[in-house]
Amino acid sequence: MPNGIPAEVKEAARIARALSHPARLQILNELRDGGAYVMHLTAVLGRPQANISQHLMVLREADLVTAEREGMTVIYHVRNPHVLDVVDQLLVLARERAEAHRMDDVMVGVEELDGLRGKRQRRRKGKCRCPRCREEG
Amino acid sequence: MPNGIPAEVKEAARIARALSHPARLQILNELRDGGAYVMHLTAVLGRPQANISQHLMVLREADLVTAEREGMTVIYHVRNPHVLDVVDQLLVLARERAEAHRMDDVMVGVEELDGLRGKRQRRRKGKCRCPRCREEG
DNA sequence: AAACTCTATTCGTGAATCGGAATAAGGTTG
DNA sequence: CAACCTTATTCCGATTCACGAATAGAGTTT
Repeated sequence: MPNGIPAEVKEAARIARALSHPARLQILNELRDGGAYVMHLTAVLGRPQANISQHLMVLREADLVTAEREGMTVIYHVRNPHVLDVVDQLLVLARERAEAHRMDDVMVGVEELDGLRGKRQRRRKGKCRCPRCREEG
Repeated sequence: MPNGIPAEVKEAARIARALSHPARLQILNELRDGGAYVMHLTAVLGRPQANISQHLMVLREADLVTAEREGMTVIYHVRNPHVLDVVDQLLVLARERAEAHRMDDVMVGVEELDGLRGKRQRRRKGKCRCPRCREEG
């Protein structure tokens, strides 16, 4: 092997790669307390189910999350809670950069597009029927 | 542009993306006390100068580092020291995963890893003639 | 069994990334 | 000026990524 890159550094880079998409950061955020069901993630993130599943696959292959079946549904957990520390640190960094640059640009107003895109598997935010959200109702 | 993703999450993902390459993690590691000259990075990482410069451009565009000319040379610094905390956390995670999977790969211990920050290790690979290494000769 | 629900995977395409080679650009020295 | 040193950029091919669409499992209900 030509490259003298320590295995740890390679692995750290792979982890960072798995964290390098907003949807995956949001997913990990949702897994904080007690994990989350896939249907919950699709409801909260407002993305198509297939897309959520694809991002979950990335997180699985990076060994950042675990998946267990519970009958018809699947619940995901973070494998090592330390990954949430990294997520937090990234968010801290992001906020500090925003403050430093006084960037008040926003990407809002996209919620309206939810109504326009009546696509197939897309679900609306806030209407989750996953076991956990159900028992809280 | 996807859904109503908070700006800070998008930014956090961009930062993670910038960290998602071993060379860039190594570069940031080398920038720990007092920054580093480009020629030093090329000597330590053992990569072509153009490649180092490309990775530095990625780090610059992510606002993670700053570059100042000093005559003929350029010295880079981390813009916000907190990014080094993220790097450390990523390395911790990587090591914990390695232990969990009982990799028989030869991995450096934490102690040695901390040693990467020392000046003594700077001359491990190739000879560097950057101003700092010169005055320490 | 069929029908249904929830999740995972495959496929195709456009975009982004990586790295080497070559070259350009900024700065110094003779 | 020319020659040189250090760093940045461009071009290009190969690889990987992201997403929608469609389809394929896995499990339940009727």
